[in-house]
Amino acid sequence: MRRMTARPGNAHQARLLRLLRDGGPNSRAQLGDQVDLSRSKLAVEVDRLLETGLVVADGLAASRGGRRSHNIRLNPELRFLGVDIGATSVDVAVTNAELETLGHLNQPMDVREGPVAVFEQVLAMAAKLRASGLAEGFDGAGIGVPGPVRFPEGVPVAPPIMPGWDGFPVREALSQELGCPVMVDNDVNLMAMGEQHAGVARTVADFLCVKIGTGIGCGIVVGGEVYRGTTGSAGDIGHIQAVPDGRPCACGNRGCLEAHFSGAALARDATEAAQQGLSDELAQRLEANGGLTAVDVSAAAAAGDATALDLIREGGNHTGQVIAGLVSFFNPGLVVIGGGVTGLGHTLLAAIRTQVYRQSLPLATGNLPIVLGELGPTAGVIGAARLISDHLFSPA
Amino acid sequence: MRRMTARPGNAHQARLLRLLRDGGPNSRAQLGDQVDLSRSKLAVEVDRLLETGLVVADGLAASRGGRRSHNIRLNPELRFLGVDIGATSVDVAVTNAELETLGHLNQPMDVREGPVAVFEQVLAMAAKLRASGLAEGFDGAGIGVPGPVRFPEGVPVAPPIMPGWDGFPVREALSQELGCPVMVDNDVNLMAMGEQHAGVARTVADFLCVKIGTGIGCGIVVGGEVYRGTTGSAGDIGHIQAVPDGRPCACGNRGCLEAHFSGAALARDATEAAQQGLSDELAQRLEANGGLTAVDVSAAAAAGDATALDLIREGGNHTGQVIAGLVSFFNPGLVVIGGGVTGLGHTLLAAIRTQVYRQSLPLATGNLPIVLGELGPTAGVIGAARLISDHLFSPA
DNA sequence: CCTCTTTGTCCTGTGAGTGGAAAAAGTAGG
DNA sequence: CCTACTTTTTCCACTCACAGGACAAAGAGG
Repeated sequence: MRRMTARPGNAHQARLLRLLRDGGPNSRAQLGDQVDLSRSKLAVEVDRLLETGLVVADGLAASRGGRRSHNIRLNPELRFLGVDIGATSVDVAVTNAELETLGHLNQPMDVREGPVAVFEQVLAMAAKLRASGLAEGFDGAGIGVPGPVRFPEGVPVAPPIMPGWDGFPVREALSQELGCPVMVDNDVNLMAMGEQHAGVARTVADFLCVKIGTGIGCGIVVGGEVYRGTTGSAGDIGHIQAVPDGRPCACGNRGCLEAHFSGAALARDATEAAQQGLSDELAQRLEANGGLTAVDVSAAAAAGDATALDLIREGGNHTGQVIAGLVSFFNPGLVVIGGGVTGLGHTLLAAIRTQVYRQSLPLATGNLPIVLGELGPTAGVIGAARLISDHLFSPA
Repeated sequence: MRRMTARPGNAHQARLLRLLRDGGPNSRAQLGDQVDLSRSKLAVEVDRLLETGLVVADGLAASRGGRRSHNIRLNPELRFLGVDIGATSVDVAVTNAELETLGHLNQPMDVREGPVAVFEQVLAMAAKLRASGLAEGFDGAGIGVPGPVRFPEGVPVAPPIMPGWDGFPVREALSQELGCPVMVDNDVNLMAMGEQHAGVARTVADFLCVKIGTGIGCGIVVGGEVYRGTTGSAGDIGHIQAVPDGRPCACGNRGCLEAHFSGAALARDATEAAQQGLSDELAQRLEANGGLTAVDVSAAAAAGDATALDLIREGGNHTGQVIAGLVSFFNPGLVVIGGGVTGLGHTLLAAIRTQVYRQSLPLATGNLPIVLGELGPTAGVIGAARLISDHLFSPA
């Protein structure tokens, strides 16, 4: 099938497309209530959008006491691909133009295998989704990688945990393979966009989204827009010093947050504790699986294991301390905690909250919710779809 | 004299006013090169601006090989008042519409005397400037206060070091007294705007401006715009923990940056050192003046006093540590250091740089200048004038 | 069947804006 | 002084976006 390649011809059309994306099917009258355009102008722009095929008529709506309205909706055949490459796994999802997830695959995989191997995997997963009848092709794709990205070019730069990816033309390459427009961003930023689009951050203009996975990163949203920094490394909070003269970190410094708390650090600490015989629960799991991960700690904590709970609490304290500093600095309206370790749940959240509320000034914390992400593992792929749709639904 | 009250009637006019403000007198042709409007449209808008009196004709420019152009400039009789209220002194300056400082007064004063006393002082200083023939009246005023501000209303909120100012309608009151529009902001934000307009940050979109005075604050500029946070307290970095279980701070916590380094902390440390006989230089000054301030430490350091240098270095280390965290998080294109303690100069700067370059990742620090502010004590008042001119030079 | 309400289309007037032509005001060289 | 060429500015006709009223279409309710 031929894919849509049209783009909105002006800002009004872009505005309408986004309204339809975020609000679903709408009548001309309803759209008119939201955009401050005359009915005639609106009709013209809607007609042009209908011509491009980006939107289609969608039957009659129920009457509200007068003539029934003709609904308009985004073309239901449009498909976006959302890809979220983590350090240890890949998520791929298909959405429609309203960014509803139609299918979602997840596979373990090590980014360190390099871009070629990973892309092969991603393309195979995309093909599988296509084969299952969810899509005949893609109109756009968003992709998140676990490291800094030079955003305009869509190229990873100096990614610490992704050897072999530095300078690899992700955007260009994937665009070639898929035959559609592609945008690339940091995975944390995509998580933030996901929570903003469909999660807890829907109504907040300025917020932080802290993702604790294999590493730790932070998405920054300013005035509804993701802030990426001068070189694309904004939000890289994993190497902020949390403990003076603390543990050595892979980056060469000591006491980095990531060295003290992250999926990797937690697994290591738990293994150590198990070997020292501090926790039967963890020791059993270590024996059973031959190794421990954050998931084991989570399970042990859920079973009431004191050592596991302590590890989580201590990590939460360190994380909370760093976040407290960021809250003082940034004064966000919301802090979202997400990533692989959200399984640690409320123990972690409580520790973080305690630190932040104690350390930051009342004016900044007075009305500051600190919550877990709502979307879990789908935040990234939804954010990816949102990224590419924002790009496509803007004037050409 | 009747003051101008006109405002630009559309975005084009606002654009032109800002170009004339930032670039000085310009011909229609030169303006045309910068704004992407047709000659005719441009002529129309310029004519309208001439009608309002905001801009005036300014004679003929030199020929560039053809017909000489008629220069246009902002009305040279326009006057802005810039007020910078610090913890221990007040700066008041008069500028023209191009934000050139025409006169500048500085007086010691304690903000804790409350808004009424301070305003009396400010108005007296403004009157003095007016009496000296620099202005017949003011077309707008910007004012900076050393604490968080609810920006849209121009009202200080919960300012820690300004008892009696909480909720005082600064904007409203000053607007009444001066009979012109007024905008209020945090003094640190104004410093950032000052350095952005006329100082080191002219070409940078995203930067941080750290002001070390009686307290410590940080102006945040994102995409050329000051970021103020959800409740107006963004940049309040004085109470970020710099030393775990460090010194008690007035805020109730321990180890806050401000407790370890700021004008106040430095004065206290120096006094202590002098009393303990660690430094003859400082002891002499203590005896001579009956007390020590940051200025004394600065002078002692300049004279080579080891104790003073140590104090500065240690303070710089703490500050640098906090800034390193902010750099990792925010990934700015520039860090400006300013405020009262810039007299400490390169000793301080070196200590800060060392910490930041050591602790933050190369991608964030690779091309990151960390420099002293260029404008010194005038940054605040210039920023204040810039604030109100930005407001007045935007569509009504 | 009639009236009222809501939705959608048509049409015309207005004002913004573009771009070409011409006028105005120079310079440079013979 | 005259001519050729530049640059700046004004003038004018034409296009296009857009608003807003009139009107048609379609339904609800009595």
